[in-house]
Amino acid sequence: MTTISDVAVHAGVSVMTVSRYFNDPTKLAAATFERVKLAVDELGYVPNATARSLIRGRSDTIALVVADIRHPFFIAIARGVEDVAQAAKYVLFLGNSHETLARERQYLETVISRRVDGVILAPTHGKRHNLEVLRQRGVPTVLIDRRLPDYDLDVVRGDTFTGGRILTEHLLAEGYRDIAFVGGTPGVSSLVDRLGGYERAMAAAGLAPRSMLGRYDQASGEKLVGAMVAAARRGEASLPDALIAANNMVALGALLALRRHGIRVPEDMAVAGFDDFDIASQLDPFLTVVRQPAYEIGREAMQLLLRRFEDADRPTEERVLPVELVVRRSTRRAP
Amino acid sequence: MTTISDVAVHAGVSVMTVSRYFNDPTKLAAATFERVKLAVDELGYVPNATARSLIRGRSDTIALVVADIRHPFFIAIARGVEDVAQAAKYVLFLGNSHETLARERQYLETVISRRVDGVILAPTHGKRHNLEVLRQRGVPTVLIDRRLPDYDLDVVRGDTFTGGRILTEHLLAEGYRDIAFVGGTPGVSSLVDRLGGYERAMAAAGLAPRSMLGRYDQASGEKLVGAMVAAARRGEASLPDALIAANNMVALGALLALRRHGIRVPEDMAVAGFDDFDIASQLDPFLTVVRQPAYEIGREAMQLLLRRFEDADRPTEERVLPVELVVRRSTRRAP
DNA sequence: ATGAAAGCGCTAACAT
DNA sequence: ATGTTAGCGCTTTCAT
Repeated sequence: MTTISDVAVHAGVSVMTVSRYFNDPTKLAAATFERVKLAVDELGYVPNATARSLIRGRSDTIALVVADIRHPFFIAIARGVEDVAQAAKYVLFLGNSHETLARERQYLETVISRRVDGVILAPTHGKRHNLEVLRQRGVPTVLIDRRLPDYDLDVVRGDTFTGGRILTEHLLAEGYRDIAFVGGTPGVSSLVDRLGGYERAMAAAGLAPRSMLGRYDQASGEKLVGAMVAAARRGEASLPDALIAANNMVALGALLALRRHGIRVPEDMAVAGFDDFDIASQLDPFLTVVRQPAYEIGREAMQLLLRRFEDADRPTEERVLPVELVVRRSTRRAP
Repeated sequence: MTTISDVAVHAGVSVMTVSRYFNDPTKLAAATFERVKLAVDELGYVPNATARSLIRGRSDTIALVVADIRHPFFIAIARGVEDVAQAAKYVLFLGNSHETLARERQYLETVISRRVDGVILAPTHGKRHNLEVLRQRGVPTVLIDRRLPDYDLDVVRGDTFTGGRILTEHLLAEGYRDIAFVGGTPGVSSLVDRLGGYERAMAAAGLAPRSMLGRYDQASGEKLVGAMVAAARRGEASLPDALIAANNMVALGALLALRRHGIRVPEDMAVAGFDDFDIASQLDPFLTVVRQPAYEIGREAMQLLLRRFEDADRPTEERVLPVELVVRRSTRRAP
């Protein structure tokens, strides 16, 4: 591989001159500049960023760690992060924690060893979470989608407490009374919040909440709703008249399970969820949702990280972006 | 930041002993191993992969460059690549060329300078494409989705020529005769192939093909179909009775444009596309498509790259994965 | 089983 | 405006 000294020899200058060609060309005489340029082009030289970052102590690289790469919500966030990162000349490592502490930790150690300048993380829930690793190494970190107690970090997330509340209030206003909450990973702050908003609204209406938690994915939605229907058919419990799914993947699973059991939406049961479907909702606007500005969450997270690079001591910020209720057919009784 | 010599001092050994602790622990005496382990834990030491890769000449890092990160097809590919990469202990850089040669080139140079061990690329079309940069530096490269003439590289792609043919044959069998092809970036091999399959089938049926090309995205589908309808309304051209969209984003745009103009699908016009929708098709299986195994394309691409790391001289492979026709309501005349 | 010396490719700091 | 020296944190090679 061509190195800086190959170029220096080829151009008949010192390595520092070649280094300056890339880092501060204005310091070179016009003639020298041209000679170096020629040598660089002829040899097809690309500087070794590895060597540069070893000495500079920074890599112009950041890592994005999401919980589930299949989830449209995180994909939109990734787009937001990537757009801002690319504009600021940062390259992006993308990793998937699969909502698992062990995987998350392994991934974080990998990117720390690669000396990323910062991390944007949707933290997995658990007793001993992995933030300690990042804090100990002093890696600038921005949390997305999820708060974490005990860590004074920048956070960007949607206001899903309000989301849970207004979604429930909408269902109440439509006349639903037995409203159940389904899916989501217990303990994760985004779930705690939206569940909390739901419970608050139910309490305000003098109604009892009921929830079935699990995970944040489609399979969980299918399983929980399938079990719920089976229990009702055995006469063990009543079927609710409305369902709030913890996110859109859970909503999808729930809708499929209900369809399989011949329960019509919204005629027999209303269904609502969190996060919108980008394509399905354009093709057939059916599901009522609380929409979070996912792309914006990604953008703001990266912007916050850049700002922290500039000033490590600035006070941390928690940006809670507003959500939006989008009412569609799935929660409307009358046609 | 803690370095290897900090650990060495703390443990009372040489730096080489600490290095061996990480790279070949069997060479250490049990007692020495424990002392190093203690020092590593106490100091929270994580080896600097940057320094290691400088000397080793490899980084255990690969780059995935896709044309459009909004496209579900590329997202599924990314998942496949990531799953195999993670299992093989590689970290993934993710980049977006926006179907632009300049962006692609800039991104490739960035990751080359970071000394990625390999690149998986959906190459942007253009006269002077950027593969030369990779070849000159000897970076192992696997192409996805798109062939490139003049470059003897591993390729993994779907058999979209056959896809174009069977999709057209399906429409012909349903009785459609005036079938138009819409969208897609001219010159890109995936488009050339699916358009070729369409034209072959039309010719075999003794029918004239008609196509309107543009880009591979939703906006292009909307614009082209909007213009087509406007021209028909001005009496400048007839409306086709069936439409083949170059991919699913184009199909989405086409469907929205048709809806806006009050043209019903499939009653007034049939619509079919390439690539399936993951969520929309589960919620409401409407659009007839040729489905490509996107996740598998990603997996195989990464596997091919790993194999090339092991043996740089093995002959290149072109893996053409079979596609599948999924017939749904959008191309069925009778209810 | 452990260590000392050299150097990967580059840049910061100091010459000239 | 250009060059020299030292060293970033690690591993390779060659001792012991």
